[in-house]
Amino acid sequence: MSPRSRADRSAAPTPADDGDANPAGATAAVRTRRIREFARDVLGFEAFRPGQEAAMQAVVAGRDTLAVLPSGAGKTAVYQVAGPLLDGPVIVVSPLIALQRDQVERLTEIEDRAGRAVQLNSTMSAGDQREVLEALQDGTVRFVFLAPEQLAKPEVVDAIAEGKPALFVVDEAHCVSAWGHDFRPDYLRLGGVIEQLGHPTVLALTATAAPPVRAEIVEELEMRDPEVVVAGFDRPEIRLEVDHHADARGKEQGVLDRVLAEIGDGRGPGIVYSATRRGTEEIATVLAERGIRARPYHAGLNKADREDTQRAWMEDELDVVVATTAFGMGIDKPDTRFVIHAEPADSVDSYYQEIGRAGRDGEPALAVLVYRQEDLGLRRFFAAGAPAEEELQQVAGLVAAASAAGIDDGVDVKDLREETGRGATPLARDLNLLEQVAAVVLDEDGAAHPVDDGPGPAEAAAAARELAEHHEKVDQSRVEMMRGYAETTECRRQFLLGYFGEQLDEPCGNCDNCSAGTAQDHPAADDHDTPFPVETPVEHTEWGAGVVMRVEDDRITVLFDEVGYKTLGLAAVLEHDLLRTRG
DNA sequence: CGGGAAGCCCCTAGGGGCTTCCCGGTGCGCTAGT
Repeated sequence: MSPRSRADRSAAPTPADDGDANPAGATAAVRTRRIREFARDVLGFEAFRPGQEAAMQAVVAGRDTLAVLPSGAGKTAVYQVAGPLLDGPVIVVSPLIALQRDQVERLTEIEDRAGRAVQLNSTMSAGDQREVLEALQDGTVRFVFLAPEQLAKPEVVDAIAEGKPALFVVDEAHCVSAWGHDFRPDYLRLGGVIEQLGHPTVLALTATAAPPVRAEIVEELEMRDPEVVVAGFDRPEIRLEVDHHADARGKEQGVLDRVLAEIGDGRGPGIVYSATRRGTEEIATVLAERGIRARPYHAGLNKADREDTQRAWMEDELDVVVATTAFGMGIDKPDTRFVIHAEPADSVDSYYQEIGRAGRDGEPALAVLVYRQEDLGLRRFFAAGAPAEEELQQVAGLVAAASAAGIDDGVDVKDLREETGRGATPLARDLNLLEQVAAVVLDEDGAAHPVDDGPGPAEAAAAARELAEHHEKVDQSRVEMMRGYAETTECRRQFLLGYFGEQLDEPCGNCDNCSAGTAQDHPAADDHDTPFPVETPVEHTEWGAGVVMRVEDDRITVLFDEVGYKTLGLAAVLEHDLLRTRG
């Protein structure tokens, strides 16, 4: 430990003190030199990975930046390098407390050069939390890691504003889109927080984001003229396969056979993803009976068990973790050799995120989807979350009634639970929808008030329902794209990369469809031959504006603003003149 | 949407087959009670 006392740990050492005090005003050449020096001297970088330096350049120049970079060390380096080169503290919004802890530990190792890093969350004592806020205000801290929920507290936002942050980082930024609408609504309020802070430079980081997710991140965070850096999407070392099964038993056996084959041949460790907690327990039990070192992992297990499983996984004590989606974010085990899905993910976005945890060391890895069409049912159920109009009207009515009765404190979720008998999560979602249609406003304590001159309960409920239906349509269309991946006979990698807006000219040669020869039966549609090439903005007679995402021999897939992904037969489109090119 | 458990009837006594009902994922922060 350093003998220095906290008081002398003055503010974050600022390499920029060597002359040009304003990094954003420095020339590009000066910025490049500083970035390279810092990356080499402090982080020991010999070279940058694709996209890293471009993202650092943009941030240091003061541009809002969305960086879609592969997982691992790549993303965090962007703010580790750019942050200390800026004149002010760096706020990092991170979805999990465990993730915040890891990143603070990493930064603490280079504290002398990067500045002091702290976290702020509810596991800390009130005194420690207060100390962090004071440190922010007096400028003795360089990095603060917190969850978006912390930013719902005005005293936290005020303290941060007083510290004059130079950079506002949203790590795992796809959470804005994936979680903001229902599960963790504070993700949707970050745009407002950024404005309250005077709009410091915004850096959004994620490993996986299809074009519509990117657009949503930019919009929700209210990013201004953002630099979008996308790099390293293809993971050619991961072999892609899908096993088809007609009945549930056969599928269960198929999962076991796959795991036993991989582990038996020494190709481990690996992750098995299941859609339900029960599924993870059952598969782990059967695997353990076969002598595999397997453990389940899901959010219903107690904290100590989860932490121990994660530790055992990292320390090579396990062959397999059988997990729900709870497992993965922030868990970086580069020698993970396979990811096997016992059920399809809720979207191609999630699927790619999950299989991307294999083969990060660059060695060959395997991603198998063990697929039954019926298993999409659960995903459709989760996607079908739009609340009924009557439910929304009831909630809006209760908020309005409390205000009319002169209750100035507003109505909080607890009151609503008592009155409606519904759960906290759906109620939070209802309030969030009503807030988005400007019917309800939430105060600093999370209590709801009607908006002055806002719509009445009936009108608000109708508008909120419409908004929810829009999300639902888009989510359902994402499930359909997952089905498309499972059922395609084309090159799977071409499908995946196309989904993320990147074209792979030739079949990859490392997926089951390439091996079976079916991928070669679909010659890539030549752009010159098709009336609607990829990325063409189009207008549909019924579904409105969209963009062509994917072109096959006889059909095209379009992403529509209002209804999400739709696959259209080209013959019908041409015959009935359904699509027109926009602009 | 689909699966599994519970409950029902059936015809004739213990198990098969049907319907009905319920449940399913992700984490923050906070509070109450050990």
